[in-house]
Formats: sequence, structure tokens, C-alpha cells
Amino acid sequence: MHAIGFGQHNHAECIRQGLDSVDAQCKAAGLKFTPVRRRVLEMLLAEHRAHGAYEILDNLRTEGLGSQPPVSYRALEFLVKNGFAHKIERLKAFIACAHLAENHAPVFLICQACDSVAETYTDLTRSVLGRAAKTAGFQIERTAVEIEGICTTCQEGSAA
Amino acid sequence: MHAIGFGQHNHAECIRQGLDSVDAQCKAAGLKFTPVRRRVLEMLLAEHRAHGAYEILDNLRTEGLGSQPPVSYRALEFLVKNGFAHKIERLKAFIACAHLAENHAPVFLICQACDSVAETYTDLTRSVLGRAAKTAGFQIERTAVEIEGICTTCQEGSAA
DNA sequence: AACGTTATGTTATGATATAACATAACATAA
DNA sequence: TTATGTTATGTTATATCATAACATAACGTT
Repeated sequence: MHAIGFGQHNHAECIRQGLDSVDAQCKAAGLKFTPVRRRVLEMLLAEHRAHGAYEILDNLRTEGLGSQPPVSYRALEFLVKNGFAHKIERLKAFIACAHLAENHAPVFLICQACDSVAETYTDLTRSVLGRAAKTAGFQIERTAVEIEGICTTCQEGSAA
Repeated sequence: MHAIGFGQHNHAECIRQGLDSVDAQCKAAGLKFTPVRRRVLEMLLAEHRAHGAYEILDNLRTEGLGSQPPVSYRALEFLVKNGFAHKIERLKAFIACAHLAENHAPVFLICQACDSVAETYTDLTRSVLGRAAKTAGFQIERTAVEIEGICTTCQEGSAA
């Protein structure tokens, strides 16, 4: 079993809300939330951990929704491009966005013990990062902030 | 041509100093700075951009220092593990550390136009990131902070 | 019905990374 | 000096991640 996020919550509700929110956002923006895209997001929402593109593909294949790599990569690309999911570079894997509808610079806390990934965020303009970039005259387009370590739950687990 | 870092400097000197510094650190720590490892670091130091493992390998092959992937991956692993180089996850590529000898949490500014990579750093304990992690009770083991955008030089270049 | 656009299906291949095992180089102690 | 442990290198093979390129289908508009 994986810890779900860092802390408990009503998970079925969490998935439903996520899908509903993206449904609404797509409708508003004129984006097509097709069956494959919807199903992929649902898979990502099902657990707070990063999912590999081929893992997603295996599931899609089982369900008859696609069998070749481009299918999952395209769906994931759509989700990432529109801010509904993020790619964790360090893990070469994808995760549902935990702060849908908020414009944010995501920060991921990746637990090396249980593989769960928590998403928090930072306001770039006020953070150390933002100031560092500003000082260097650098115009930020996108950020990847990924912190690896041990989550609270796993620290407790290993304490004697 | 690539911009070298963001800002000019005496590059030959920069390479020499880097090699000397690592030489000294290895000696002090009882690490073996072998010919392959030294040459790989030299390649990384030659330009302030990220180098792919296979690009490094091609060079090694030309020079008779190795011909199979594990050769470059091992050398790069040694350099990264000991803090002499970093991996830029976003680019799946490696770069020489620009702050040798300082214990730091590196922050990379990656220019999408000219591919140059500048390294700055943050003091984790005092940054927004560090505080966010602490709040979540998360024990940090390593960080990857990668910011993509347009560097000063390229902004000037495209300005009318 | 014709057309443009976007999404999907499919083949093939490119690019990145590592497991596993064999050999060599080096230091240290018997 | 030989034996032994340790670390580095050589090599084969394969795993894993990702995308180019082209064909077809679905959908909305005129």
C-alpha cells in the first residue's frame, strides 16, 4: 500500500472533484476532454504518486482505449500542457495536479521510501528562486522544483 | 556559438581551476580521479551547457577512452555523486558544478534559446522550499531546482 | 458535400539508462 | 611475493522512455 498524499482524505471525492473541475475548465476553454484524456487523468488522480507513461498505457490497453505509446504520451501531453497534470522529471513520470485552477509554480516532495508525491507550491515572484532569476535578468517560462527525501509517515515508521 | 554562462570570463582558466580543484578534493577525500573521469569533467567544463551521456561517450570513443554507455554513465555518476557535476533532469544531461567546494542546493537557469545553463544556489534552510518542507515534516535528501526561460543575452538579441 | 482542424491509430525507430558478468588495476597484509 | 579485498574498467545485452512520421477518423463550419 502507498500512503495517499501526506495525510488522509476522502479519496473517491477527491477523484470526482478533480474530474469535474477539469471538465469545467475544458468546457470553459474550448478544450476537448476526450475519453482517453479523461481516463488517463482518472488514473493519475487514483493515487498520489507518479505514474509512468507505459504504466498508463498498459491500463489503457487493458481497457481497449489504446495500445501504442503515442496514445498515452499524447493524453499526458494534453494534461500537462493545460496544467491538469505535471511531469516529475526526476521520476520520468506523471502526476495529477493537486492545485487545479490555481496558477502556480509547483513544488514536489517525493518520498524515496514510499514513492508518494506531495505537491505544494510557491509564489515565484516572492520566492528566493524568483529573486535569483530576476537578479540574473532571467525571464522565467517554466519551473521544475523537485525535492526528494523521506516523508513524515516513513520517518515515523523507521523510528525505533 | 553558445553564450558561455551568462557573462564573459577567462575560460581556459576556468577549466584549469575546475580540474585543479577537483584534483585536490579527490586527493583529500581519497577518491580516484582517473583519466576517464578527469576527461569527462574537462568536457563538461569546456562549455557552460548540459552534455548528454552519449555525447560524452562519442568523444571518449574518439579518444580511445571507452566505447560503451556504461563508461560515460559511470564517470558521470562518480562526478555527480561527489558533487563535481550535476544532472539537469529536464534535459537528461550533465553539467560541471559551478560552485565546487561549497555545499549547496543548486538552482539551474536553463535558456531555451541558446541552451546555456547558469548555476546559482540557495540556502535550503532559509528558503521558501526549505520552510515548506519543514512544515510538511519532510526530511530533504536532495533537490532539483530547474528554471527554464530566456537569458539576458537572448532577450537583448530578440529585442527590436 | 467540401473543407479545415483536431484527435486517434499504427509502424517504426530514436534516445536514454542499467543489469550482469568478466577482467584488470591497485592497495594492503600475510 | 603471493594472497586477498576493493575499486575501476571492459563488454554484451537489454530495459526503459520518448517521438517522428504518416494514415485515418471524428467533428464543426461553410
